[in-house]
Amino acid sequence: MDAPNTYQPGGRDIVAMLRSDIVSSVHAPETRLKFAELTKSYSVGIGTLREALSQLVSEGFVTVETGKGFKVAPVSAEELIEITEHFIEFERRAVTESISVGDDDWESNIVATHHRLSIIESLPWAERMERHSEWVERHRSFHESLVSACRGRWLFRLRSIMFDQLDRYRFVSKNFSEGMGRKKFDEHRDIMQATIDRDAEKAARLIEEHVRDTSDRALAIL
Amino acid sequence: MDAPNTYQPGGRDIVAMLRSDIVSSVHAPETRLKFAELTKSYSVGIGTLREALSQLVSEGFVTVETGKGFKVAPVSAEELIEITEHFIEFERRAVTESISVGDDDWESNIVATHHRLSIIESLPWAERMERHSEWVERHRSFHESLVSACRGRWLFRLRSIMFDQLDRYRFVSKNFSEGMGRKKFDEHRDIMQATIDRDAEKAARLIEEHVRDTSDRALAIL
DNA sequence: ACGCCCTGGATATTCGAAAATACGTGTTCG
DNA sequence: CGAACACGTATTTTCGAATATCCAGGGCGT
Repeated sequence: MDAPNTYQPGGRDIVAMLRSDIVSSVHAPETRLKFAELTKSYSVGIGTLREALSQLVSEGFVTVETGKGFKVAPVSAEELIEITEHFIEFERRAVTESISVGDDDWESNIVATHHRLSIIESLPWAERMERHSEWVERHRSFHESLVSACRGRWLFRLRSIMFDQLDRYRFVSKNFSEGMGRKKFDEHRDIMQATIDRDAEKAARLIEEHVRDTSDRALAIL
Repeated sequence: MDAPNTYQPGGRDIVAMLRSDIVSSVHAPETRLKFAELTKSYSVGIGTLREALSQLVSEGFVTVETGKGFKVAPVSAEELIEITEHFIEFERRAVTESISVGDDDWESNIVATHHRLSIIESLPWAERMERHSEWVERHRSFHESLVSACRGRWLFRLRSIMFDQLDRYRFVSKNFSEGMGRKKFDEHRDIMQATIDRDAEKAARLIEEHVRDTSDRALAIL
């Protein structure tokens, strides 16, 4: 009877919205996150909002000082460098593990998520930028599918934390990557190919180059 | 005029209490955490409690299923093994980094925290067990002081997450370690010595052995 | 007997009013 | 004139009532 309500669960996606808005600098680094404003813009109660902010503190997107409230966590070149190194190490290990134990479902899921990603990446630049938030989501899904078979749940978890952090910095270079569309498209295709070929070493190397390249570009801008 | 109020900050220590009670199995793994009970035992409002629980979800101590509420995260031998490996790797790197850049304050802080720890570890077994929660705190402080000079804030952070997780498993072996008091005392002394001697390789090796030994004992019990 | 719906009680989730705290401004006193 | 204090406003933090949700058990129809 009812329309397919997209946000049917509890209020758990407030966290996602907030995180997404921090990543895309709707809330700039260091700015205070005042309840009065946020409750209005997200149409959510104070308590719910506070709960969401608290989670983001644990994830490292937000800082909190008792009595003074919440702030968007700062960004810095140093942090980007560190996060990049951690992420590369986690992702290398996770993809290697995944390749050695992944089954057919894992493999075909990679093809699927890659296809979804490539659809957007094949678009003309202007059109692609319009759908940037969709790209972010599909890009995340693709990389996640690569490592989703890995046994270590904490490895997967730590890797995901680092990936989300990198998203903040990826956003910085978004507006400076006009000519890069084709290159990224190729890189993703090659990563997928090496992975389903079960060439762990190659896949790990390509991922490392891919990530390091993106980070370097962001670093140049900061 | 007023007495030295121990819990002067906001309500941020509820998280610490809850975490401590999960670590020490006051709330057993897999058990549901009902608001009605917890609000009474911790004398805190529903909202505040919910916020605390949410944070612990991000830290991995608690799981949540929308509509069904919160549960204490499960424990398993597999997870212990994985956490141990991650922690050892983080701690090795962090202590190495700390040794190469630590200043005099860092060094003397290690001596201080080690002394605080050794006071409890020198106690007769029965007496030491009575002050177990104090031991946990001092043990944490000691290990933290070893790596507190390390530059990488995320390395430090990730290491701390793993350390807290290990606490859960350390508790398991608590009641089976009667003869071990002396050994741990010695190990901590040797770790401290190697660290302030700036012997990075030795310190890292001793820490690894120390951690692995403790985890193996816990593993034997599970 | 078996499955299905419906109902009642227990529980989780949301929300905003009320209390506590921090902060800026103006005022007083040395 | 400057520092310290006091007050008012802005903001955070806490709390429990109100609402939504889930689950078990009983009744009904097949």
